[in-house]
Amino acid sequence: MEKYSVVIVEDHLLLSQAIGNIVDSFSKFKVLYLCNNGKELTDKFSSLQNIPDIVLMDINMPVMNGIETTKWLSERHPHVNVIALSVENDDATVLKMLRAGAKGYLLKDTEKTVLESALLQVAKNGYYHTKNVTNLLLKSIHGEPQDDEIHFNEKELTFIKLSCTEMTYKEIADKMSLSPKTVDNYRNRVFEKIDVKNRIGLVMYAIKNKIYFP
Amino acid sequence: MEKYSVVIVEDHLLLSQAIGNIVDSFSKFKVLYLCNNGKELTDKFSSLQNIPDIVLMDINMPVMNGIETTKWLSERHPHVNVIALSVENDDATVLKMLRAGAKGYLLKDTEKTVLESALLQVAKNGYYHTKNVTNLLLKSIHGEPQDDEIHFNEKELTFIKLSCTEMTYKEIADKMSLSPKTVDNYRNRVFEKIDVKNRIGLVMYAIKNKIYFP
DNA sequence: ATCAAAAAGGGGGTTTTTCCTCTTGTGAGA
DNA sequence: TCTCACAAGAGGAAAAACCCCCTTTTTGAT
Repeated sequence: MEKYSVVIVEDHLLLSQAIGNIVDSFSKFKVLYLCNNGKELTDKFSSLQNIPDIVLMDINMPVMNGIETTKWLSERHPHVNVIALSVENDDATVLKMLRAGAKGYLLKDTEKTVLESALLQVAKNGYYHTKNVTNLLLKSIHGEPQDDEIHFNEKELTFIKLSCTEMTYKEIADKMSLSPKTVDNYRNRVFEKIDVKNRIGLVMYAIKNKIYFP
Repeated sequence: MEKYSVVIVEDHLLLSQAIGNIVDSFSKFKVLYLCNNGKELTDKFSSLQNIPDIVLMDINMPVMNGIETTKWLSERHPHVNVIALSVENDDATVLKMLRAGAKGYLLKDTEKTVLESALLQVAKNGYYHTKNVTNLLLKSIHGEPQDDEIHFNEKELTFIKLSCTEMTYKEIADKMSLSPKTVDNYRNRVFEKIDVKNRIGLVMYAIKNKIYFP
């Protein structure tokens, strides 16, 4: 009986090793390798031997986070099933992850037996969802106007990140090689997009939405 | 040969199980039980059979965090060795934990072999410190004016928290029933204390030091 | 090639923030 | 009682942030 191969993407080595141990202890699964972040995973995927059946994906990672990585996977390798493994339990994050193509969503606060059954279900049926997630999906389908889907381009993101530092806008303009007036425009545009009154509001938004990491 | 008993205090069940697995795989250690938070640990300790040789302690936990719990342990059970196990790597947190009585400080981003040698050293010598931590200790002892131990009174804390919102200082003054000019003084005093240039710096400080929760 | 939209830059204004220095009131300790 | 420290408050000015509305340049799609 062939075992399903699993890859773990998680930036804390001890945790990925620990979770790897658990996965290896399951009779139907074996760990193929561990990755520190999404970038490492996409690099690995260039070789066909490195393509697993299932990816256990953390969401908060430096370099390339779980949502981006999941998107990349569902475009390039749709047959690889992604299970999100995270501490975040807010609806917005879960929805983002599911839209990105995750086939399951587990909290780090679950029993290992639950992890095993989730892996089994995903391997067999292609999905695993807890009651909570199912309810969330239903809610998000009919009614409940979608408030997310605000999107920023690269420069806006850079601007937002720099706004979270002690730099003045003039310094930010300098760093971005733009005129201060242009940065003024970025500010106005972004403020309006996310509906905040001042830079403090922007900073809070950036942190809550994981654009900037304090 | 008797094994050393280890207790893991960590609020994410899957992680505590996973780390527990690893610890159980070490020849000289066995897991006694797992706790979700500090409160559970102190409850358990009312029975003598439940007192382990070593506690692996997460820092960020609800209910009773790692620092408080470590303080409690070093007062009531000084013979129990605490090893902090955390994602935080800022000097202030490390120092707080060491002052609370931790005998070692591990990042979750370490090899499991490092965990084993840390456990061994703590069991034998009563302490384990990485180069980084040792340097930090040295630095904190002589010279290097301690930037921690900054302390705020209630009003300052209120001011700081309100500064993390979109309110203007005038509005903050209103809410605190103070004159705007007095709030001005608070700002100047706090800015100087924590050595920041503007309100953004204050906000970041408040978040990093867990004064304000985004 | 053309037209529209998006990005970049700017003028000129008000408000808020930041930084100095200074005065007043108050309460604890010598 | 007399300081002395400290919280509260103020004046004034410069810098930064914020806001509207406008022009030019780039870019993208038809």
